[in-house]
Amino acid sequence: MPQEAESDTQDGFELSLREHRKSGVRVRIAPSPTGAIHVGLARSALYNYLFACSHGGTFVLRIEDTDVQRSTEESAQAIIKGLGWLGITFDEGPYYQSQRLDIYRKHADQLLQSGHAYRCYCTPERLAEEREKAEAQRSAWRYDRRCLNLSEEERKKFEAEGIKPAIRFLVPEGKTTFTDLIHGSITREHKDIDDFIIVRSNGIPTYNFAVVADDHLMEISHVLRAVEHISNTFKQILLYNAFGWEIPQFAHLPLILGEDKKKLSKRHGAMSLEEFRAQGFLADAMVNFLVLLGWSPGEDREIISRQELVKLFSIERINTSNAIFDMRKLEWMNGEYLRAMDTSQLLTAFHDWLGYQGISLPREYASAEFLSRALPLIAERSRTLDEVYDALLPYLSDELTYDEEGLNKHFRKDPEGVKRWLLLYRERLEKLHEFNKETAEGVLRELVEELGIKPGLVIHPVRVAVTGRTVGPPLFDCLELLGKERVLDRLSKLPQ
RNA sequence: GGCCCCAUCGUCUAAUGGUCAGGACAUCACUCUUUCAAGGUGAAGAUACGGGUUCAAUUCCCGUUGGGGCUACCA
Repeated sequence: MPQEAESDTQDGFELSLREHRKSGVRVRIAPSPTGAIHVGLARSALYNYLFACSHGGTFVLRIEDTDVQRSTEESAQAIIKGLGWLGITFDEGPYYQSQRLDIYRKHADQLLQSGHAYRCYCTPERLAEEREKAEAQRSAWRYDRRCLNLSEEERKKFEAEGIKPAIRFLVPEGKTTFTDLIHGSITREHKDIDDFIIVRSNGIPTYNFAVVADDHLMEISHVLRAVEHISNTFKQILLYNAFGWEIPQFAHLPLILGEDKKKLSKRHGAMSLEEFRAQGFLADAMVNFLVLLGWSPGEDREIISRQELVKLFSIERINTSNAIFDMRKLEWMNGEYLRAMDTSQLLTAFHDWLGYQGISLPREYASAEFLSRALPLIAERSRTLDEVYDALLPYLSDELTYDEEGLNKHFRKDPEGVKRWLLLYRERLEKLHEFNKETAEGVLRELVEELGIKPGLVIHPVRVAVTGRTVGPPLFDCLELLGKERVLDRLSKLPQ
Protein backbone atom coordinates (compact mmCIF):
# COMPACT_ATOMS: atom_id res chain seq x y z
CA MET A 1 0.00 0.00 0.00
CA PRO A 2 1.54 3.29 -0.98
CA GLN A 3 1.85 6.00 1.60
CA GLU A 4 -0.28 8.85 0.39
CA ALA A 5 1.19 11.66 2.39
CA GLU A 6 1.63 14.69 0.27
CA SER A 7 2.02 18.39 0.70
CA ASP A 8 0.94 21.18 -1.55
CA THR A 9 3.34 23.99 -1.03
CA GLN A 10 2.98 27.55 -2.15
CA ASP A 11 4.41 26.88 -5.58
CA GLY A 12 2.09 23.95 -6.02
CA PHE A 13 5.06 21.67 -5.98
CA GLU A 14 4.28 18.12 -4.97
CA LEU A 15 7.14 17.23 -2.77
CA SER A 16 6.33 13.67 -2.08
CA LEU A 17 4.26 10.75 -3.11
CA ARG A 18 6.20 7.83 -1.96
CA GLU A 19 6.05 4.13 -2.17
CA HIS A 20 6.01 1.97 0.88
CA ARG A 21 9.50 0.66 1.34
CA LYS A 22 9.84 -2.95 0.38
CA SER A 23 12.66 -3.78 2.72
CA GLY A 24 10.43 -5.19 5.43
CA VAL A 25 8.91 -4.03 8.66
CA ARG A 26 10.94 -1.96 11.11
CA VAL A 27 9.13 -0.45 14.05
CA ARG A 28 10.21 1.27 17.23
CA ILE A 29 9.09 2.74 20.45
CA ALA A 30 10.65 5.98 21.47
CA PRO A 31 9.88 6.68 25.11
CA SER A 32 11.18 9.63 27.01
CA PRO A 33 12.80 8.47 30.21
CA THR A 34 11.06 10.91 32.50
CA GLY A 35 9.27 8.79 35.03
CA ALA A 36 7.47 5.59 35.78
CA ILE A 37 6.43 3.51 32.80
CA HIS A 38 2.68 3.60 32.53
CA VAL A 39 0.31 1.23 30.84
CA GLY A 40 -0.12 3.41 27.76
CA LEU A 41 3.51 3.07 26.89
CA ALA A 42 3.37 -0.62 27.69
CA ARG A 43 0.50 -1.12 25.28
CA SER A 44 2.18 0.90 22.51
CA ALA A 45 5.24 -1.24 22.99
CA LEU A 46 3.12 -4.37 22.89
CA TYR A 47 1.40 -3.41 19.64
CA ASN A 48 4.71 -2.57 18.00
CA TYR A 49 6.19 -5.78 19.28
CA LEU A 50 3.31 -7.91 18.04
CA PHE A 51 3.32 -6.16 14.70
CA ALA A 52 7.04 -6.77 14.31
CA CYS A 53 6.72 -10.39 15.38
CA SER A 54 3.85 -11.17 13.08
CA HIS A 55 5.71 -9.70 10.10
CA GLY A 56 9.13 -11.02 10.91
CA GLY A 57 10.18 -7.41 11.35
CA THR A 58 12.64 -5.60 13.57
CA PHE A 59 11.73 -3.85 16.80
CA VAL A 60 13.92 -0.95 17.85
CA LEU A 61 14.16 0.83 21.20
CA ARG A 62 15.17 4.45 21.14
CA ILE A 63 15.40 6.52 24.28
CA GLU A 64 14.32 10.08 23.59
CA ASP A 65 16.26 11.91 26.24
CA THR A 66 16.52 15.29 24.60
CA ASP A 67 14.72 16.87 27.53
CA VAL A 68 17.82 17.02 29.67
CA GLN A 69 15.98 18.55 32.61
CA ARG A 70 13.67 15.61 33.13
CA SER A 71 15.42 12.61 31.61
CA THR A 72 17.15 10.12 33.84
CA GLU A 73 19.11 6.97 33.18
CA GLU A 74 17.24 5.19 36.00
CA SER A 75 14.02 5.81 34.19
CA ALA A 76 15.48 4.43 30.96
CA GLN A 77 16.54 1.29 32.78
CA ALA A 78 13.12 0.99 34.41
CA ILE A 79 11.50 1.08 30.99
CA ILE A 80 13.71 -1.69 29.68
CA LYS A 81 13.18 -3.74 32.81
CA GLY A 82 9.43 -3.17 32.89
CA LEU A 83 8.91 -4.14 29.28
CA GLY A 84 11.22 -7.09 29.76
CA TRP A 85 8.96 -8.26 32.55
CA LEU A 86 6.07 -8.27 30.08
CA GLY A 87 8.19 -10.33 27.73
CA ILE A 88 8.60 -7.48 25.30
CA THR A 89 12.12 -7.54 23.93
CA PHE A 90 13.98 -5.54 21.35
CA ASP A 91 15.98 -6.49 18.32
CA GLU A 92 17.93 -3.24 18.25
CA GLY A 93 18.88 -0.57 20.69
CA PRO A 94 18.59 1.09 23.00
CA TYR A 95 19.77 4.09 21.05
CA TYR A 96 20.06 7.28 23.02
CA GLN A 97 19.28 10.55 21.32
CA SER A 98 21.61 12.34 23.70
CA GLN A 99 24.46 10.44 22.04
CA ARG A 100 23.46 11.45 18.55
CA LEU A 101 23.61 15.20 18.90
CA ASP A 102 26.16 15.68 16.13
CA ILE A 103 23.85 13.89 13.72
CA TYR A 104 21.00 16.29 14.44
CA ARG A 105 23.29 19.28 14.26
CA LYS A 106 24.46 18.24 10.83
CA HIS A 107 20.92 17.86 9.60
CA ALA A 108 19.82 21.14 11.13
CA ASP A 109 22.64 22.86 9.26
CA GLN A 110 21.39 21.26 6.09
CA LEU A 111 17.95 22.82 6.59
CA LEU A 112 19.54 26.16 7.42
CA GLN A 113 21.52 25.98 4.18
CA SER A 114 18.52 25.04 2.09
CA GLY A 115 16.41 27.82 3.57
CA HIS A 116 13.93 25.51 5.24
CA ALA A 117 14.94 26.79 8.64
CA TYR A 118 16.21 29.98 10.26
CA ARG A 119 17.85 31.17 13.42
CA CYS A 120 15.66 32.78 16.03
CA TYR A 121 16.99 35.05 18.75
CA CYS A 122 13.73 35.64 20.55
CA THR A 123 14.02 34.83 24.22
CA PRO A 124 11.68 32.27 25.75
CA GLU A 125 10.66 34.93 28.24
CA ARG A 126 9.53 37.34 25.57
CA LEU A 127 7.66 34.62 23.70
CA ALA A 128 5.89 33.47 26.83
CA GLU A 129 4.84 37.00 27.54
CA GLU A 130 3.35 37.47 24.11
CA ARG A 131 1.62 34.14 24.28
CA GLU A 132 -0.02 35.17 27.52
CA LYS A 133 -1.10 38.43 26.03
CA ALA A 134 -2.70 36.68 23.09
CA GLU A 135 -4.40 34.24 25.39
CA ALA A 136 -5.86 37.07 27.41
CA GLN A 137 -7.45 38.37 24.25
CA ARG A 138 -8.66 34.84 23.49
CA SER A 139 -6.93 34.82 20.17
CA ALA A 140 -4.65 32.17 18.74
CA TRP A 141 -0.99 32.88 19.11
CA ARG A 142 1.53 32.16 16.41
CA TYR A 143 5.15 33.06 16.18
CA ASP A 144 5.39 36.35 14.31
CA ARG A 145 8.49 35.38 12.32
CA ARG A 146 10.30 38.35 13.69
CA CYS A 147 13.65 36.64 13.14
CA LEU A 148 12.93 35.28 9.69
CA ASN A 149 14.60 38.08 7.78
CA LEU A 150 17.16 39.38 10.16
CA SER A 151 19.89 41.47 8.58
CA GLU A 152 23.48 40.52 9.09
CA GLU A 153 23.88 43.53 11.39
CA GLU A 154 20.96 42.63 13.62
CA ARG A 155 22.26 39.13 13.87
CA LYS A 156 25.71 40.34 14.85
CA LYS A 157 24.14 42.54 17.47
CA PHE A 158 22.28 39.63 19.07
CA GLU A 159 25.37 37.48 18.97
CA ALA A 160 27.37 40.26 20.56
CA GLU A 161 24.77 40.38 23.34
CA GLY A 162 25.55 36.74 23.90
CA ILE A 163 22.15 35.50 22.80
CA LYS A 164 22.33 31.94 21.52
CA PRO A 165 19.80 31.36 18.76
CA ALA A 166 17.30 28.56 18.48
CA ILE A 167 16.54 27.16 15.05
CA ARG A 168 13.02 27.33 13.69
CA PHE A 169 11.49 25.48 10.81
CA LEU A 170 9.97 27.68 8.14
CA VAL A 171 6.48 26.28 7.64
CA PRO A 172 5.45 26.71 4.00
CA GLU A 173 1.98 27.73 2.94
CA GLY A 174 -0.51 25.11 1.90
CA LYS A 175 -1.82 22.05 3.61
CA THR A 176 -0.75 18.51 4.33
CA THR A 177 -2.72 15.29 4.12
CA PHE A 178 -1.64 11.85 5.19
CA THR A 179 -3.34 8.50 5.41
CA ASP A 180 -3.35 7.05 8.87
CA LEU A 181 -3.58 3.27 8.97
CA ILE A 182 -6.24 3.50 11.67
CA HIS A 183 -7.98 6.82 11.07
CA GLY A 184 -7.76 7.17 7.34
CA SER A 185 -7.10 10.47 5.65
CA ILE A 186 -6.30 13.45 7.90
CA THR A 187 -5.61 16.96 6.69
CA ARG A 188 -4.25 20.07 8.33
CA GLU A 189 -3.68 23.51 6.98
CA HIS A 190 -0.22 24.95 7.41
CA LYS A 191 -1.60 28.22 8.68
CA ASP A 192 -2.51 26.32 11.84
CA ILE A 193 1.09 25.28 12.34
CA ASP A 194 3.67 27.50 13.97
CA ASP A 195 7.23 27.92 12.78
CA PHE A 196 8.24 25.37 15.37
CA ILE A 197 11.65 25.15 16.97
CA ILE A 198 13.77 22.25 15.80
CA VAL A 199 16.95 23.00 17.73
CA ARG A 200 16.97 24.69 21.10
CA SER A 201 19.35 27.51 21.89
CA ASN A 202 21.42 25.01 23.87
CA GLY A 203 22.01 23.05 20.69
CA ILE A 204 19.80 20.11 21.61
CA PRO A 205 17.12 19.19 19.09
CA THR A 206 13.44 19.10 19.96
CA TYR A 207 11.30 16.02 19.72
CA ASN A 208 9.75 16.73 16.35
CA PHE A 209 13.11 17.15 14.72
CA ALA A 210 15.03 14.35 16.36
CA VAL A 211 12.22 11.89 15.78
CA VAL A 212 12.23 12.52 12.06
CA ALA A 213 15.98 12.28 11.68
CA ASP A 214 16.07 9.08 13.70
CA ASP A 215 13.07 7.39 12.15
CA HIS A 216 14.58 8.06 8.76
CA LEU A 217 18.12 7.05 9.63
CA MET A 218 16.88 3.95 11.42
CA GLU A 219 14.71 3.11 8.43
CA ILE A 220 11.52 2.86 10.42
CA SER A 221 8.74 1.60 8.15
CA HIS A 222 5.72 1.95 10.44
CA VAL A 223 5.17 4.37 13.28
CA LEU A 224 2.60 3.07 15.75
CA ARG A 225 2.13 5.58 18.51
CA ALA A 226 -0.58 7.28 20.55
CA VAL A 227 -3.14 9.64 18.93
CA GLU A 228 -1.75 12.58 20.82
CA HIS A 229 0.93 12.58 18.14
CA ILE A 230 -1.40 13.20 15.23
CA SER A 231 -0.81 16.93 15.35
CA ASN A 232 2.93 16.35 15.51
CA THR A 233 2.73 14.17 12.46
CA PHE A 234 2.09 17.17 10.24
CA LYS A 235 5.20 18.93 11.49
CA GLN A 236 7.14 15.76 10.95
CA ILE A 237 5.89 15.27 7.41
CA LEU A 238 6.94 18.83 6.66
CA LEU A 239 10.42 17.90 7.82
CA TYR A 240 10.50 14.69 5.80
CA ASN A 241 9.57 16.72 2.77
CA ALA A 242 12.17 19.39 3.44
CA PHE A 243 14.82 16.68 3.52
CA GLY A 244 13.30 14.88 0.57
CA TRP A 245 12.98 11.72 2.63
CA GLU A 246 10.56 8.87 2.34
CA ILE A 247 7.66 9.04 4.80
CA PRO A 248 6.85 6.01 6.96
CA GLN A 249 3.37 4.64 7.50
CA PHE A 250 1.59 6.07 10.51
CA ALA A 251 -0.91 4.38 12.78
CA HIS A 252 -2.20 6.42 15.69
CA LEU A 253 -3.40 4.35 18.59
CA PRO A 254 -6.35 5.33 20.77
CA LEU A 255 -5.52 6.44 24.27
CA ILE A 256 -5.97 4.49 27.45
CA LEU A 257 -7.85 6.69 29.88
CA GLY A 258 -8.17 6.45 33.64
CA GLU A 259 -11.47 5.75 35.37
CA ASP A 260 -11.99 9.50 35.39
CA LYS A 261 -11.79 9.48 31.59
CA LYS A 262 -8.66 11.58 31.65
CA LYS A 263 -5.45 10.76 29.91
CA LEU A 264 -3.20 8.63 32.06
CA SER A 265 -0.67 10.80 33.79
CA LYS A 266 1.39 11.08 36.92
CA ARG A 267 -1.86 11.61 38.78
CA HIS A 268 -2.73 8.02 38.12
CA GLY A 269 0.09 6.72 40.23
CA ALA A 270 -1.34 3.23 40.43
CA MET A 271 -1.19 2.99 36.65
CA SER A 272 2.53 2.43 36.49
CA LEU A 273 3.68 -0.97 35.41
CA GLU A 274 5.75 -1.35 38.57
CA GLU A 275 2.63 -0.81 40.61
CA PHE A 276 0.78 -3.60 38.84
CA ARG A 277 3.69 -5.90 39.30
CA ALA A 278 3.88 -5.07 42.98
CA GLN A 279 0.18 -5.78 43.36
CA GLY A 280 0.81 -9.25 42.06
CA PHE A 281 -0.47 -9.13 38.53
CA LEU A 282 1.07 -11.64 36.16
CA ALA A 283 2.91 -10.52 33.06
CA ASP A 284 0.84 -12.78 30.80
CA ALA A 285 -2.40 -11.43 32.18
CA MET A 286 -1.21 -7.85 31.78
CA VAL A 287 -0.31 -8.50 28.17
CA ASN A 288 -3.63 -10.19 27.47
CA PHE A 289 -5.59 -7.41 29.13
CA LEU A 290 -3.62 -4.59 27.54
CA VAL A 291 -3.86 -5.97 24.04
CA LEU A 292 -7.64 -5.99 24.30
CA LEU A 293 -7.70 -2.30 25.17
CA GLY A 294 -8.02 -0.92 21.68
CA TRP A 295 -7.86 -4.09 19.68
CA SER A 296 -9.95 -7.21 19.33
CA PRO A 297 -9.47 -10.44 17.43
CA GLY A 298 -12.96 -10.20 15.96
CA GLU A 299 -14.24 -13.31 17.64
CA ASP A 300 -15.79 -13.68 21.05
CA ARG A 301 -12.55 -14.42 22.81
CA GLU A 302 -10.91 -12.93 25.84
CA ILE A 303 -8.14 -15.25 26.96
CA ILE A 304 -5.53 -15.33 24.23
CA SER A 305 -1.99 -16.62 24.52
CA ARG A 306 1.05 -14.76 23.28
CA GLN A 307 1.57 -17.20 20.45
CA GLU A 308 -1.97 -16.66 19.27
CA LEU A 309 -1.63 -12.90 19.62
CA VAL A 310 1.30 -12.90 17.26
CA LYS A 311 -0.81 -14.81 14.78
CA LEU A 312 -4.00 -12.80 15.23
CA PHE A 313 -2.73 -9.26 15.68
CA SER A 314 -3.32 -6.80 12.90
CA ILE A 315 -3.39 -3.04 12.63
CA GLU A 316 -6.69 -3.19 10.76
CA ARG A 317 -8.45 -4.39 13.88
CA ILE A 318 -7.19 -1.59 16.11
CA ASN A 319 -10.02 0.65 17.31
CA THR A 320 -10.41 4.35 16.79
CA SER A 321 -11.90 5.28 20.14
CA ASN A 322 -10.19 5.70 23.48
CA ALA A 323 -10.57 3.04 26.13
CA ILE A 324 -11.01 3.29 29.86
CA PHE A 325 -8.82 1.07 31.96
CA ASP A 326 -11.10 -1.35 33.81
CA MET A 327 -9.25 -2.60 36.85
CA ARG A 328 -11.92 -5.17 37.70
CA LYS A 329 -11.61 -6.88 34.38
CA LEU A 330 -7.85 -7.02 34.81
CA GLU A 331 -8.37 -8.61 38.21
CA TRP A 332 -10.71 -11.18 36.75
CA MET A 333 -8.28 -11.96 33.96
CA ASN A 334 -5.38 -12.26 36.35
CA GLY A 335 -7.43 -14.74 38.35
CA GLU A 336 -7.98 -16.75 35.19
CA TYR A 337 -4.24 -16.91 34.56
CA LEU A 338 -3.54 -17.71 38.19
CA ARG A 339 -5.93 -20.63 38.17
CA ALA A 340 -4.58 -21.90 34.89
CA MET A 341 -1.06 -22.28 36.24
CA ASP A 342 0.26 -25.62 37.40
CA THR A 343 2.08 -26.00 40.68
CA SER A 344 5.56 -25.36 39.41
CA GLN A 345 4.48 -22.29 37.49
CA LEU A 346 2.77 -21.01 40.60
CA LEU A 347 5.87 -21.59 42.65
CA THR A 348 7.99 -19.71 40.16
CA ALA A 349 5.59 -16.81 39.86
CA PHE A 350 5.21 -16.53 43.60
CA HIS A 351 8.94 -16.59 44.20
CA ASP A 352 9.47 -13.94 41.56
CA TRP A 353 6.90 -11.77 43.20
CA LEU A 354 8.37 -12.27 46.67
CA GLY A 355 11.73 -11.32 45.26
CA TYR A 356 10.34 -8.24 43.60
CA GLN A 357 8.68 -7.23 46.85
CA GLY A 358 11.76 -8.05 48.88
CA ILE A 359 9.82 -10.44 51.08
CA SER A 360 11.49 -13.50 52.48
CA LEU A 361 9.44 -16.29 54.00
CA PRO A 362 10.29 -17.91 57.33
CA ARG A 363 12.70 -20.70 56.51
CA GLU A 364 10.41 -23.55 57.51
CA TYR A 365 7.71 -22.36 55.10
CA ALA A 366 9.88 -21.34 52.22
CA SER A 367 10.28 -24.95 51.17
CA ALA A 368 8.98 -26.07 47.82
CA GLU A 369 7.36 -28.98 49.62
CA PHE A 370 5.16 -26.77 51.77
CA LEU A 371 4.44 -24.18 49.10
CA SER A 372 3.57 -26.70 46.46
CA ARG A 373 0.86 -28.00 48.77
CA ALA A 374 -0.35 -24.61 49.93
CA LEU A 375 -0.19 -22.50 46.78
CA PRO A 376 -2.60 -24.42 44.56
CA LEU A 377 -5.25 -24.39 47.28
CA ILE A 378 -4.84 -20.69 47.81
CA ALA A 379 -4.30 -19.51 44.27
CA GLU A 380 -7.54 -21.17 43.26
CA ARG A 381 -9.40 -18.52 45.20
CA SER A 382 -7.16 -15.52 44.60
CA ARG A 383 -6.96 -12.93 41.89
CA THR A 384 -3.47 -11.59 42.47
CA LEU A 385 -0.22 -12.81 44.01
CA ASP A 386 -0.70 -10.14 46.60
CA GLU A 387 -3.88 -11.89 47.67
CA VAL A 388 -2.11 -15.22 47.58
CA TYR A 389 0.46 -13.93 50.02
CA ASP A 390 -2.18 -12.50 52.27
CA ALA A 391 -4.09 -15.78 52.34
CA LEU A 392 -0.86 -17.59 53.16
CA LEU A 393 -0.15 -15.47 56.23
CA PRO A 394 -1.99 -17.66 58.78
CA TYR A 395 0.32 -20.52 57.83
CA LEU A 396 3.49 -18.47 58.09
CA SER A 397 3.10 -17.05 61.55
CA ASP A 398 1.58 -18.09 64.85
CA GLU A 399 0.43 -14.60 65.57
CA LEU A 400 -3.12 -14.71 64.34
CA THR A 401 -5.46 -11.82 64.02
CA TYR A 402 -9.00 -12.99 64.33
CA ASP A 403 -11.59 -11.68 61.96
CA GLU A 404 -14.10 -9.64 63.99
CA GLU A 405 -17.05 -10.66 61.95
CA GLY A 406 -16.05 -14.27 62.25
CA LEU A 407 -15.85 -14.02 66.02
CA ASN A 408 -19.27 -12.44 66.21
CA LYS A 409 -20.78 -15.00 63.96
CA HIS A 410 -19.20 -18.17 65.21
CA PHE A 411 -18.05 -17.56 68.79
CA ARG A 412 -19.92 -14.87 70.57
CA LYS A 413 -23.42 -16.22 70.09
CA ASP A 414 -22.79 -19.24 72.27
CA PRO A 415 -19.24 -18.98 73.62
CA GLU A 416 -19.40 -21.85 76.07
CA GLY A 417 -21.05 -24.27 73.69
CA VAL A 418 -18.62 -23.57 70.92
CA LYS A 419 -15.61 -23.90 73.17
CA ARG A 420 -16.82 -27.22 74.42
CA TRP A 421 -17.22 -28.55 70.90
CA LEU A 422 -13.84 -27.35 69.83
CA LEU A 423 -12.14 -28.88 72.81
CA LEU A 424 -13.93 -32.15 72.17
CA TYR A 425 -12.73 -32.01 68.60
CA ARG A 426 -9.23 -31.21 69.79
CA GLU A 427 -9.22 -34.29 72.00
CA ARG A 428 -10.08 -36.52 69.10
CA LEU A 429 -7.49 -34.93 66.86
CA GLU A 430 -4.89 -35.39 69.52
CA LYS A 431 -5.53 -39.12 69.64
CA LEU A 432 -5.04 -39.46 65.92
CA HIS A 433 -1.99 -41.54 64.98
CA GLU A 434 -2.09 -40.36 61.46
CA PHE A 435 -3.05 -36.72 61.07
CA ASN A 436 -4.27 -35.75 57.62
CA LYS A 437 -7.30 -34.22 56.02
CA GLU A 438 -9.17 -37.52 55.78
CA THR A 439 -8.66 -38.51 59.39
CA ALA A 440 -9.33 -34.98 60.61
CA GLU A 441 -12.57 -34.95 58.70
CA GLY A 442 -13.46 -38.44 59.90
CA VAL A 443 -13.29 -37.59 63.56
CA LEU A 444 -15.20 -34.37 63.03
CA ARG A 445 -18.02 -36.20 61.31
CA GLU A 446 -18.10 -38.71 64.13
CA LEU A 447 -18.23 -35.96 66.69
CA VAL A 448 -21.10 -34.00 65.15
CA GLU A 449 -22.97 -37.22 64.65
CA GLU A 450 -22.70 -37.99 68.34
CA LEU A 451 -23.58 -34.46 69.33
CA GLY A 452 -26.46 -34.44 66.91
CA ILE A 453 -25.47 -31.10 65.38
CA LYS A 454 -24.75 -29.86 61.90
CA PRO A 455 -21.12 -30.09 60.74
CA GLY A 456 -21.02 -26.39 59.96
CA LEU A 457 -21.48 -25.54 63.63
CA VAL A 458 -18.05 -26.97 64.33
CA ILE A 459 -16.35 -26.43 61.00
CA HIS A 460 -16.76 -22.66 60.94
CA PRO A 461 -15.50 -21.96 64.46
CA VAL A 462 -12.56 -24.28 63.88
CA ARG A 463 -11.60 -22.34 60.79
CA VAL A 464 -11.65 -19.09 62.68
CA ALA A 465 -9.77 -20.63 65.57
CA VAL A 466 -6.94 -22.05 63.48
CA THR A 467 -6.62 -19.43 60.73
CA GLY A 468 -8.27 -16.37 62.23
CA ARG A 469 -10.37 -16.10 59.10
CA THR A 470 -13.80 -17.00 57.86
CA VAL A 471 -12.63 -17.67 54.34
CA GLY A 472 -10.01 -19.93 52.89
CA PRO A 473 -9.45 -23.39 51.43
CA PRO A 474 -11.64 -26.26 52.61
CA LEU A 475 -11.13 -26.66 56.35
CA PHE A 476 -9.53 -30.08 56.36
CA ASP A 477 -7.00 -28.98 53.78
CA CYS A 478 -6.16 -26.11 56.09
CA LEU A 479 -5.68 -28.47 59.02
CA GLU A 480 -3.39 -30.72 57.04
CA LEU A 481 -1.41 -27.72 55.85
CA LEU A 482 -0.97 -26.48 59.40
CA GLY A 483 -0.02 -29.86 60.80
CA LYS A 484 -1.16 -31.55 63.94
CA GLU A 485 0.97 -29.64 66.37
CA ARG A 486 -0.11 -26.19 65.34
CA VAL A 487 -3.74 -27.18 65.03
CA LEU A 488 -3.77 -28.54 68.56
CA ASP A 489 -1.96 -25.49 69.78
CA ARG A 490 -4.38 -23.08 68.17
CA LEU A 491 -7.39 -25.04 69.37
CA SER A 492 -6.17 -24.69 72.92
CA LYS A 493 -5.76 -20.94 72.55
CA LEU A 494 -9.24 -20.09 71.46
CA PRO A 495 -10.16 -16.53 70.59
CA GLN A 496 -12.44 -14.60 72.94
C1' G B 1 -10.26 30.37 21.95
C1' G B 2 -8.04 27.67 17.36
C1' C B 3 -6.96 22.95 15.12
C1' C B 4 -7.41 17.64 15.16
C1' C B 5 -9.43 12.88 16.83
C1' C B 6 -13.51 10.06 18.79
C1' A B 7 -18.86 8.38 19.93
C1' U B 8 -22.72 0.47 20.44
C1' C B 9 -24.87 -1.98 27.52
C1' G B 10 -21.59 1.16 33.75
C1' U B 11 -16.62 -0.82 31.34
C1' C B 12 -13.80 -3.57 27.18
C1' U B 13 -15.81 -4.80 22.62
C1' A B 14 -18.51 -7.80 18.07
C1' A B 15 -21.73 -7.12 13.89
C1' U B 16 -24.39 -5.84 9.16
C1' G B 17 -27.36 -0.96 4.36
C1' G B 18 -32.33 -5.67 6.29
C1' U B 19 -29.67 -9.45 13.09
C1' C B 20 -34.11 -11.21 18.46
C1' A B 21 -27.72 -5.65 17.99
C1' G B 22 -23.58 -10.96 19.93
C1' G B 23 -19.58 -11.87 23.72
C1' A B 24 -16.60 -10.58 28.19
C1' C B 25 -15.94 -7.85 33.02
C1' A B 26 -18.96 -5.77 36.71
C1' U B 27 -24.17 -6.10 38.88
C1' C B 28 -28.52 -9.06 40.48
C1' A B 29 -31.06 -13.87 41.19
C1' C B 30 -30.92 -19.06 41.42
C1' U B 31 -27.73 -23.40 41.73
C1' C B 32 -23.46 -26.06 43.67
C1' U B 33 -21.13 -25.95 48.55
C1' U B 34 -18.15 -26.77 55.39
C1' U B 35 -16.50 -20.83 54.24
C1' C B 36 -14.52 -18.08 50.16
C1' A B 37 -13.53 -18.55 45.29
C1' A B 38 -14.35 -21.18 40.88
C1' G B 39 -18.27 -23.57 38.05
C1' G B 40 -23.47 -23.92 36.09
C1' U B 41 -28.25 -21.47 34.87
C1' G B 42 -30.83 -17.08 34.24
C1' A B 43 -32.00 -11.62 34.53
C1' A B 44 -31.25 -6.60 33.77
C1' G B 45 -28.40 -3.43 30.61
C1' A B 46 -26.34 -0.03 24.54
C1' U B 47 -26.40 1.90 18.90
C1' A B 48 -25.80 10.21 22.34
C1' C B 49 -29.28 13.80 19.78
C1' G B 50 -31.30 16.13 15.23
C1' G B 51 -31.51 16.21 10.14
C1' G B 52 -30.70 14.02 5.48
C1' U B 53 -29.46 9.77 1.43
C1' U B 54 -32.22 5.01 0.95
C1' C B 55 -37.67 0.61 0.05
C1' A B 56 -34.61 0.00 4.54
C1' A B 57 -29.56 3.47 8.58
C1' U B 58 -26.61 1.46 14.48
C1' U B 59 -23.94 1.20 9.74
C1' C B 60 -23.19 6.38 4.61
C1' C B 61 -23.36 12.18 4.75
C1' C B 62 -24.16 16.87 7.51
C1' G B 63 -25.03 19.40 11.99
C1' U B 64 -25.51 19.51 17.42
C1' U B 65 -23.97 17.75 21.94
C1' G B 66 -20.53 15.23 24.71
C1' G B 67 -15.60 13.28 25.55
C1' G B 68 -10.42 13.33 24.42
C1' G B 69 -5.84 15.29 22.41
C1' C B 70 -2.63 19.12 20.63
C1' U B 71 -1.83 24.31 20.75
C1' A B 72 6.28 24.63 24.77
C1' C B 73 13.41 26.22 23.46
C1' C B 74 8.07 18.50 26.90
C1' A B 75 7.82 13.95 24.52
